[in-house]
Amino acid sequence: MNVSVDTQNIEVPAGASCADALKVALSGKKYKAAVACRCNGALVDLGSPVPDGATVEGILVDAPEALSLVRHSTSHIMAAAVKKLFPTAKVTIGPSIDNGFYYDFDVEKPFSSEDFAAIEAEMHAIARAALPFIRSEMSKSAAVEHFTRLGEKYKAEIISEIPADTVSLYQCGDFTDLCRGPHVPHTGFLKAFKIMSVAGAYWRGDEKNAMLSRLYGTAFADEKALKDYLQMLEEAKRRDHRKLGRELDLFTFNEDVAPGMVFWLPKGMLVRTILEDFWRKEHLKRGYELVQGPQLLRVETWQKSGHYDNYRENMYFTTIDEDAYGVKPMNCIAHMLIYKNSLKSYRDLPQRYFELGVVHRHEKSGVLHGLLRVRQFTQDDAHIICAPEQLEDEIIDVITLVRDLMNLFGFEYKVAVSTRPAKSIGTDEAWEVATSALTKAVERANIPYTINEGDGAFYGPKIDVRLLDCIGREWQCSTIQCDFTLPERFDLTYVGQDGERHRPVMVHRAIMGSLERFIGVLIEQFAGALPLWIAPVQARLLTVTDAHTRFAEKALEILRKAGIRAEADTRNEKLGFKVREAQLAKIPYILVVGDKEVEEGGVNVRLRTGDNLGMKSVDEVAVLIRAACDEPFQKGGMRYSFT
RNA sequence: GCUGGUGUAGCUCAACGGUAGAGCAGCUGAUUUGUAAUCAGCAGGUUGCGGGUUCAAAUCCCAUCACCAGCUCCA
Repeated sequence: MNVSVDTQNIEVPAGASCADALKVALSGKKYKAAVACRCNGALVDLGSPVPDGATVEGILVDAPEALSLVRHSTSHIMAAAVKKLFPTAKVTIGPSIDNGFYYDFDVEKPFSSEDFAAIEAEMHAIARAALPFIRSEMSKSAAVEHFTRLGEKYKAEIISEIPADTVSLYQCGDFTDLCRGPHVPHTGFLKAFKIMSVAGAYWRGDEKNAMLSRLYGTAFADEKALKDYLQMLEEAKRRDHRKLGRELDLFTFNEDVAPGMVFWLPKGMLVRTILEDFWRKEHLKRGYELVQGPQLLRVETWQKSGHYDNYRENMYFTTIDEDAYGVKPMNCIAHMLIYKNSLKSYRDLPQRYFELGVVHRHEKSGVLHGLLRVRQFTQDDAHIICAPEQLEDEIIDVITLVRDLMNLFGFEYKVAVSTRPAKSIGTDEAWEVATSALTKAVERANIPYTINEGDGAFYGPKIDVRLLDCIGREWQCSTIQCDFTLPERFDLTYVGQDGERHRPVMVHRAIMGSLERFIGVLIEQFAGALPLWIAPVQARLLTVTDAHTRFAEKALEILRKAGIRAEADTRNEKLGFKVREAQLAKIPYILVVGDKEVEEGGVNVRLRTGDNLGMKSVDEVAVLIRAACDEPFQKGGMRYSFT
């Protein structure tokens, strides 16, 4: 929570600071919790003078915008600590970033993780001393001279390139750094921080420049928030889909044979197949048609579409009978050619073509990441070719489908509309029509959204959906893009009511995005305990001794006949061992068969949560599992159903 | 692609110039077992690939491929 003061309403002595204004207006306790303030909207130090009649908003230490200030100030004390321990280190820059901060140093020997403890200890000493951050100003030339004299050539270089006449400096103990500020009032506010990692970085990101050593750290308002964050990182490691994919026998990679491409193991392929089946049927129920285009298209086609010019480095090429072919990096060209296969009337629109399209993109070596970033993946891709006046309604349907999918898995999500970028093609009018159709559609669907100025594709505006997993990470999945360029390039037309040829609009859309990535996110979201309806094995029968094998085999047959993916563990092992293995395999229903069960003709039902439902007949269990599969569909808004 | 780190048995890791080793998984046998690990034995390797230094290289150096963390990118 922040507090706001209008200084017109209170007595503030001449030459007072923003802190004074807040002090007058607030109880002392609250005032002490402020780390900085907004004076007439501008973020400044508490110590800065308050102009007459200004509105001052105190930013309290627990406010979200305080976090980047805390981190920025922490990066300063890290620099101070480094200078103390490594006096020859030259300082450069140290901004706050998403999950913390970093600071780049020019040192003879790069830092190693063994240095962290000493640097942190020094930082804690600085924090305990509660040293004030003192702002001062200096003329540009004096500042250049000052830092040059200190041997801080990077600082001098930065300053000499600043357009203003004067620059601001912040002093904290013995350490003075060029900085725009603002900072927290004193280092006592910096209580919870940790150096996370070290990495190399070129000065100004340019490989021709000197190699610097970058220390990454993170900081929070208090110890608890830091601890929560570190715990979240641990949890993320535990849920890593690459680890779980191996442990649960879902998929593998073979780096020697095909880096960045997935080998689906039987269980993983089963999960994929279940998702694909559901998704095709759902699309058919929503008025899409299934199509499929070829994997290779002649290079001339890619030149015509513009992909060859823009994305050649990321495409794969081959030669067949002396003709050059490109492996498809997207599916839209084939879909347009399918549209063009026959003359279309306005009565045929919209055409909605759906394909689980396998595409190849030669992603750079350093960006590959398990299932989340691969070189061959499957898009749940569709192209809607419609009349301009149908655009808004079509987009609403797509957004509804996004919403229903998110609800099905219990994901939260964020929607952003991206507008025209600097490098783009098409008329202003076309951009305006499409952008307004997108924003109107999200508004009509009553979905909150933000605007990403200039972040659209070069051929049209788009809606991006990022889903939030249960530990707060964001994953780009759905994308909805308007395109009026490709219909032009490929001369798509339809005959209107007036008998004239008209130009349709095309919407590219993918809801899961890539099946590979979506499954990767699902694995992490559920920590491997996939929802019952996509779990590769839904139930496993465990026998206590081999006297129960016959009964288990009969029960297995009943379950399989009821459409349940079941298996039986009749190995000569102790029950505890079998239970452990079934638990680790995250099998939803663990069905134990022993003397008592055989006698009464039932199974003992244990869930992967550890709960025990007691004894039930095999038929009862079958009904129970089928109903539980259908449950998310009952409340999720999907049209697909298990019943 | 850039920076840093890492490649040893199917998996997780040890050995860090001097004979490559453990646990789990696998196989064989014993055990007939009641809700998260029964015991014993056996087998498993040109230490990512290619060069070099050395009497001797998993270990040091160079190059290359890949992976991991981050950066940049993601039509």
